[in-house]
Amino acid sequence: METVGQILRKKRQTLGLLLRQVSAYVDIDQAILSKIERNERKPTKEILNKLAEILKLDKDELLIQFISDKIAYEIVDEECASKVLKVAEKKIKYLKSNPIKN
Amino acid sequence: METVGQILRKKRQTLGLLLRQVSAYVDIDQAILSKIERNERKPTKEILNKLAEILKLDKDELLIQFISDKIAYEIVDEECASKVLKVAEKKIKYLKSNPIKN
DNA sequence: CTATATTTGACATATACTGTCAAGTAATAT
DNA sequence: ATATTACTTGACAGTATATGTCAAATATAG
Repeated sequence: METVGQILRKKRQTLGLLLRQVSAYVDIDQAILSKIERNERKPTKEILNKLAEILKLDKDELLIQFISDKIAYEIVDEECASKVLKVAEKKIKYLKSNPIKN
Repeated sequence: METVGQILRKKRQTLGLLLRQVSAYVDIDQAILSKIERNERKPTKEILNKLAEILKLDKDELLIQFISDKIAYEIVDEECASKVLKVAEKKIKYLKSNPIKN
């Protein structure tokens, strides 16, 4: 079970790339990339897609990891975390079948 | 399938209470309560607890609805929503069994 | 020690959140 | 029609959080 940051760092090192190189490609400060890899900052979706490109990672899979990280972090401290997910799933199904809001 | 706002409004009306009365009890502007009931604003947890009190709703259940609303709203537009929830669940289990972060 | 890679923190800016208020609408009663 | 009541809306200010830039500090390797 890895975080997005761990996935990114591991793959970057496997490819033998430096923070400097990857951050230049993605067009962000390397300080930010360093923080993203240590889960201190969250990438935007645009940055995430570019990272997937240069690191040859599956974009959809990375996005899933990213969003699930965010959700896990949000509710891990709630006792009711797993019930929350179940209810959220029902709500999403409902919202998708009834696109009209409110 | 109801949103937190719908739950709150419905119960308030069932009890025959006015926005003015409930908002006074909770100590917020009635404009905010109006917006909360229409899901235009999100209550803080403190407000949510006080609302549960005066409206005689189950606090835990209301919290679950609240958090799941937030999550559902966050990811409803993602195609991969249901996979995200599955991954999030695994991550949460992992995090709970391994309290040391990173 | 030197050079290179990474990390850290201060800072500025931008974006989003929160509450206050007054004016607006809608429905009903007089 | 006007007045009253309940609710809604939008502008605003203050605060908090997010985001990017930069330079200095700390590893890590040669």
